[in-house]
Amino acid sequence: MKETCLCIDLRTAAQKLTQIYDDAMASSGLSVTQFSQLNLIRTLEGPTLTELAEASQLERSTLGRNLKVLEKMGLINTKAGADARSKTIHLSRRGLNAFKRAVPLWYGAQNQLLDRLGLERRDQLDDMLGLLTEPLAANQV
Amino acid sequence: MKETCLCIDLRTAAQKLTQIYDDAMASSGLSVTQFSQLNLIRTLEGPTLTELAEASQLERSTLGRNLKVLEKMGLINTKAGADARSKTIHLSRRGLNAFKRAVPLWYGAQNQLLDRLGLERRDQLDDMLGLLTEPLAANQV
DNA sequence: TAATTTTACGGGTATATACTCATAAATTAA
DNA sequence: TTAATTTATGAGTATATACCCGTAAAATTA
Repeated sequence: MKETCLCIDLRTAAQKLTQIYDDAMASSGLSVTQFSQLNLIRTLEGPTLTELAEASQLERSTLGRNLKVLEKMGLINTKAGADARSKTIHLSRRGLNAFKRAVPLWYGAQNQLLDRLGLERRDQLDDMLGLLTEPLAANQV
Repeated sequence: MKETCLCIDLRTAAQKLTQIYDDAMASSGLSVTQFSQLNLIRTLEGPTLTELAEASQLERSTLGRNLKVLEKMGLINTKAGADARSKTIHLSRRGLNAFKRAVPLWYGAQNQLLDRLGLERRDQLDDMLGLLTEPLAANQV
């Protein structure tokens, strides 16, 4: 019986997978993290920081720091939002170009991995990740 | 057809799972990361930093930083190794106690999740993580 | 309207992670 | 034996992440 920690196993796999995607996408100048963030910004069409944080399931403060990097790279910019408190986030022209450059590289990695898994297992993986990430019952320890 | 990034999906799940374990283990004072590192140090019986880094599949420099935190917490200590360059890493009494306190909490979380999955899916998950983390074929993009 | 609460963001601090470079020690080669 | 290489660690720098707190603006309530 396997006794390794599900959490650590999953985390280690995620890190390796990140490396695989990053390698595949290196020539675009974007990491898979940045690629995904740019993609979300693009599809949400000018989200606020809070909206983007919810969509990416990250803490607001985390996302804020990530975005600073993208802003420093000139890939995104921000505009005043409807609210004086909020601001909206947008791809710059340069960000959009970088994103477009990266798309085929991302597909290359993603499709190769999907081929390995096959459709059935891809669905199973999804189910399992769903099962694993539901909160624990409190008094069942 | 699902178009989400396998890498991001896996990473997000790993983060949520980390939170779940950390919550379950909170009363022990250890995070699941620390728990696993203490466990490795214990089972490897005084590894060097490099040995421990290999076993945990982390960068040496990363592990070195992680260990500093554990050392500051008084959970581990280091001794001069066989080599004047290297040092070996050991659980302190306090570290062992913390580890023992955490064991049932870890099992509580782990077993609850294993129950959800069942044995068959647990094996499938393992297979899939293996498939996903093998390097990509270079010219297949 | 004035006071309170909620919302949006940013900064401080901290862990986890990796890459690169520096240094010192050990090993190998000349 | 001296020089070159490899090995072990650590420090600098950087991204990714989260928690907590502060501040300002908006919304709600009294």
